[in-house]
Amino acid sequence: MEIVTRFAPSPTGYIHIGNVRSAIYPYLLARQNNGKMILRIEDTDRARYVDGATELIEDTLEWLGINWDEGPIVGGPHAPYFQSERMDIYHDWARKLIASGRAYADPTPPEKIEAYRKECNDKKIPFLYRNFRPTNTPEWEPGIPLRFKAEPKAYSWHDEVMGDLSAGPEVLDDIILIKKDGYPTYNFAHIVDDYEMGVTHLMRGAEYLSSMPNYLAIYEALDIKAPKIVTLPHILRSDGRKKLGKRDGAKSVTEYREDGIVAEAMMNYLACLGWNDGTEQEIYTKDELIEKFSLNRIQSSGARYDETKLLWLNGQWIRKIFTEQGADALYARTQNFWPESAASATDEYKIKVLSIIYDRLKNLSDLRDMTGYFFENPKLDLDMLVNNKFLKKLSESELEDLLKQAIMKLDGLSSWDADTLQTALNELLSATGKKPAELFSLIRIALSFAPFSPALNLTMEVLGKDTTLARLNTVASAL
RNA sequence: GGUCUCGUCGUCUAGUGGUCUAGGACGUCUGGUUCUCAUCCAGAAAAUCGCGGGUUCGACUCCCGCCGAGAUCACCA
Repeated sequence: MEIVTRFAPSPTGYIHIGNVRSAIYPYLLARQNNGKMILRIEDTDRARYVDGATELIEDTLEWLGINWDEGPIVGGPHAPYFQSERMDIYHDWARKLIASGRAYADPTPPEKIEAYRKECNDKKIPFLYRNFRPTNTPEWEPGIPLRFKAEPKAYSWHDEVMGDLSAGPEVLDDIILIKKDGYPTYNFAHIVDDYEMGVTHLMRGAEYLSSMPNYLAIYEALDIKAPKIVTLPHILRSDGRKKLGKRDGAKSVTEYREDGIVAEAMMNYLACLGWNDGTEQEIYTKDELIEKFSLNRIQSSGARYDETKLLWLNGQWIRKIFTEQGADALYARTQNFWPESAASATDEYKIKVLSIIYDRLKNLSDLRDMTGYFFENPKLDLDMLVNNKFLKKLSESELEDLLKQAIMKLDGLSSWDADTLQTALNELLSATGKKPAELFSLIRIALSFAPFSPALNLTMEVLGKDTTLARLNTVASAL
């Protein structure tokens, strides 16, 4: 049987770290089995609808490399894929339930329901609407909410991640199927759609676990088979055991893109938060994830979200992209991350800079702070030079003298490549009798006035002869 | 409060009765690579497997109880 999975977000804003995994896992499962992945937009709550949210969701998925076989943009045999355009379908299914006596129109005003609820809370007994079920119910028509008529009984079911689960009859209740405004609730709509669209694996977050018996009751009343249930454990806040949500400052996935996280690292990190293949592998390409993913190795407990590991993974991926796909490939991803001073620099020059600095990057936006001196003369900071731990033993005149010797040596060079420069630097070392720590620190700081920089010979090669000598001269005369 | 779920190093995890004196990774610390930072390499510290009972020759692994944490109880999804 073909495997069909779906990701069904509601367009109320961006996709955040806490819920993007319910897009990744269905995607991996579908691709692994040559199945189908459906994107369905659950826009039945008109009050929370956010303009542009659908585009944001599509954009996020595309960035991560998650494509869908049916859904917005691409269409498909079960269109439309926006729930707001499927009203007739829900109403048809609702009428079946009315006909079989499993749903009723409920004219009870909200204030009265609230009073029931309060009454129960005061008595400290669980509030179940079925205990207050109205005796005379009108014919259902738009404008009146439609409720499910629950039959209390115990349910047990199998969950691909959590194992065998069960719950008693006390959770079964008359939940709303169709709202007053005619739109279905999630509780009803997702069941109808998953069935109509042939979804075989329903993967969703653990917050739906306690509603399962009610869903099972609806499947039963509708006389349709429930898909396989795959409950994804929560991603937890880094500072506690609570579910990570927008209110806790869960960042949007695209925010990480803007911060310089590469999509491969994001995918890798999220896929491995709560899943592993049992080996000691840490770095996975998307294709490897597709190949190795398995439902029974998804963790049943929640996992803390820890940005440190994401950052490590990102560094690994930046290096992997550079060494496996080349400098151009990595450069293509760095467009928005260069300092302003780099605006007029050529691509060729920036690729050179990237090539000597990429292995220091934890994320792409580090370029902004780490490469300034390649594009403009650094601000003279003699304190930094004089107080350096290797240089403070030397007097200013000694420093000046050393710089002058270096200038003379470098000026006489007929070629300007890394090897030649290293040789010259080594000769300078024996000529002056200084330690590398002293001589190299002096030149490095004089050239960059940065807390760190790539290897000295590489830095000088990229900077070029003129700039190198000019900067050394500036410092020598300032001392 | 009712219902349900979860519980191995700080964090992500391996572990399906003996090979566990509990393995790996991140992070932390130390050392190495002609300066710095990073990479890379080597090494260290770090879990009495939530607690208490049982079953067993033997339990992180099975059973029971407890404790702790979380989720959920909307005309939101």
